[in-house]
Amino acid sequence: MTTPLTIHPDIVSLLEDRGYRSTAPRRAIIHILEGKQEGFTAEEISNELPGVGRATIFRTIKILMEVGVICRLNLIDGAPRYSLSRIGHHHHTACVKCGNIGEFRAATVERLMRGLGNIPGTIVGHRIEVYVICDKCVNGQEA
Amino acid sequence: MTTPLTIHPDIVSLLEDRGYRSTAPRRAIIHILEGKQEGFTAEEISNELPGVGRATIFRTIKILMEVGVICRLNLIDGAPRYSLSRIGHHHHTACVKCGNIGEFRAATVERLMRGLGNIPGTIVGHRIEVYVICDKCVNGQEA
DNA sequence: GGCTAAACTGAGATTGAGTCTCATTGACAA
DNA sequence: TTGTCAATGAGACTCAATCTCAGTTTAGCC
Repeated sequence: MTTPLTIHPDIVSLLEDRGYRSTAPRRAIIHILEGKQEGFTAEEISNELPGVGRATIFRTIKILMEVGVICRLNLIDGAPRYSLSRIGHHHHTACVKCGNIGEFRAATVERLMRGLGNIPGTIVGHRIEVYVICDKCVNGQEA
Repeated sequence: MTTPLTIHPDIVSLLEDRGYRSTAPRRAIIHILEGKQEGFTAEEISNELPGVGRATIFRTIKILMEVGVICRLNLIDGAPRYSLSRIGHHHHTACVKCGNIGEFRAATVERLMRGLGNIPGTIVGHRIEVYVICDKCVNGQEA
């Protein structure tokens, strides 16, 4: 009765460290997420796991966001998507053509944030989304 | 039958330039928006204009976004808000305590964006949201 | 001022993301 | 093995936003 899924043990132990149980639906969701190279919606996960309830999908996504495994972002049109955080604190690029999500990390961004003197109040966080036309779309278009 | 509203004629003529008509509901919405110092929700506008249908509010907001008069942003919890763009291209601060929205413009941000070399594809836009605890909340808390 | 086409409107149904409730299930420590 | 309680699934619900459509209003023309 061992799980047949090849999930990253780190994520599961991350959950267990926080007191969350390792359950079959959660392992299934994590397994799906790990196969995603780009951003995904809760609906997509739900379609790929018809045996798992929608509430469970949203609950698990919420927990994974809390733990820092995934993060939520909004495309330029406001459509909500999620993406795996592979590299710690980072920011996102979103292709305005195909919706493909990328991530990048730039030390200069963090320096900049600390140096923004004309902001009233105490900075507690920031979010940067860069809208791009990804290489794939540029090439497809130019061809 | 002239409008009793003290709306900024620029916004109306901006709409007319794009081929949109100047109608009473639109003028009423613009009038309300002009009185808003901070971010607002579509619901708020709807409450202040009970005679105007929700669909009209959303349609007008959409048009005003298209024209560049207002812009949409998301708080840290994903709650959608809108704010008047008074200063052309700019970015937003959002107080995580009271939800108050501010705007700022930083030339360094634009320079930074152009200099982000590690982003694959062609950059077509960006959005920066800075989460703060605003002066009012800092003071209220410390008191 | 009257006419007309086209844009615009309000009401309400619909959609889509996300939450809540509650009876049932299942993980895990003892 | 058992008891406890977190987690689950189903489905109702909420909330922001969109869509539809018949009726209204606007602006341009005469």
